[in-house]
Amino acid sequence: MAKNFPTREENYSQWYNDLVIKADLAENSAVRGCMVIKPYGFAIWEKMQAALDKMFKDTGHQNAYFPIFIPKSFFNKEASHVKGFAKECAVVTHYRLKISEDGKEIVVDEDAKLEEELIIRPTSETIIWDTYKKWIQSYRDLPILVNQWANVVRWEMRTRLFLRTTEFLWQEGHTAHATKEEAVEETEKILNIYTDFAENWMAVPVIRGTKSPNERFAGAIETYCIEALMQDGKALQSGTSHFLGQNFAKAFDVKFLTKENKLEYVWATSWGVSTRLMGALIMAHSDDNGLVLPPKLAPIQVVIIPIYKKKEHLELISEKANQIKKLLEKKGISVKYDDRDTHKPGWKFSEYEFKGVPVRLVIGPRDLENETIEVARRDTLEKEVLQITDIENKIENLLKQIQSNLFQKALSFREDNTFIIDTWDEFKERIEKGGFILAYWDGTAETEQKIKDETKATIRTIPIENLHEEGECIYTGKPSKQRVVFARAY
RNA sequence: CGGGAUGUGGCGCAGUUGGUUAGCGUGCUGGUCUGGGGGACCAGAGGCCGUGAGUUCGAGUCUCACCAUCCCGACCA
Repeated sequence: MAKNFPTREENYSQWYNDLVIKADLAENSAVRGCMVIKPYGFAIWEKMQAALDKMFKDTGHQNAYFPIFIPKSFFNKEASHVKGFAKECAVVTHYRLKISEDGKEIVVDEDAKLEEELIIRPTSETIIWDTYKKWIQSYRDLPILVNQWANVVRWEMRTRLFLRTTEFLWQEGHTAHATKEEAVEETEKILNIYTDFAENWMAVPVIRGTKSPNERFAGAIETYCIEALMQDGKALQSGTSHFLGQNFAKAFDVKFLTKENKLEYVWATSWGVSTRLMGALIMAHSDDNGLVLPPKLAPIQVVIIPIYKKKEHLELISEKANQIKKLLEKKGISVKYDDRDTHKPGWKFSEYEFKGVPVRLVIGPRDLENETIEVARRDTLEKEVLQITDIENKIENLLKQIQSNLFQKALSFREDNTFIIDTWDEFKERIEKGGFILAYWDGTAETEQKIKDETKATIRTIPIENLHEEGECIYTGKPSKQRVVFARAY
């Protein structure tokens, strides 16, 4: 275990913060609320990007790029959209600096005031729909299936590394369709991609559903989401896919001629996942010994560490290690052979364990004699000595096992922490201990707000699957069509 | 923006009722012995004590102001 590293039990939020910093994923920057993503952390993000990007492209989407600045007036055009974002926008008002009169400082040149202020994008619907207006005239121009990888800025009051930062990285898809059905289908298709990614790449089980009106995206008709449960019993919204109806088409006057030569507004969707996924990944699997990464997203999947006393030993071991490295790499496994003489083996063990490398291989003089190798897995911390024959297949299988074990572990954690609750007293008691609560809700915003005020719990999602039997609202006793998922959230 | 706290070598901290040359852990540099779970010893380098005023013979220490950061709330992917 790392020195002075808190356990989850002692202080979960400090455990998380320390983990991010000590595992070299990211650190706070000189700019309040903004983080520096360090190479190791960014490597994980790049693997996420690569996997998602392929999924988007495989379903017909293309990448494009729109400006970081949005004219202020664009935000006026969609009423609920501006309401949702106005309070957290960074605004550019000037375009030039100058030397102050006493020559000591650099100050804003008041003469360089912008005619119209520019907003640093908190999301890009407005600039994109202003652009789509030019792209769309006919049903033949539809659909438009565009995604952009970008940074956005939301001036949040309180920030936490990856979970909520002032600037964050994300992808935002913005699609335009001729019919409502097609747009809804797109929204759901993306939700399925997000689910697939969360569960099969991140090994994080998620609940798919829609948001209550209170939690809906500003400007959306319907917001679909995936919700994950973290180890401290809090929920984390991990991705959203919005059906925007014709709201933005109307706001930006985007119409097209149908086959029947009728002028109609375009139907829209938007969807995104952000670097917040890093937070979900970290919190879902890691333990008191540090980070635990699912093999599919680990920048280093296998580390090989030599143990030797003399230089001659190292040469022999290196030869063997490099052979194994090549065999594994042929299987597409990323391997690091750490033969640095500047750190001791024990130090390296701790280091890679803390950084969540799924598999560690150790070769020493003993192994050379016996044709063996020590294999340690990060998820269970188990070690065993294996015959070196066929090592590449053994490791390949082990990585698959680790991937599915992590998912299973997270899934049973979620199951153990999901509760069907039917009385208000039980609800209040349970919410203190965390977890997902499945309870009936009368469907009104007032009730949701009251529950939030009294317990800090929100409706995380109205699940798509199951739970469609009727009952009585946990708070008001009024009729309810189905159970929804309550939790305290990040 | 409300409540609480903290600013001292890179990082984490100590520094008594004000008193001489500001310490400790870790990290860093060099060396010797080491090496199957964060090694031992030796020798080094590294400080405008957050900023600015004040009190005093004397301020890391007391007073005031400012700045910054962190934690807890309200806001949020």
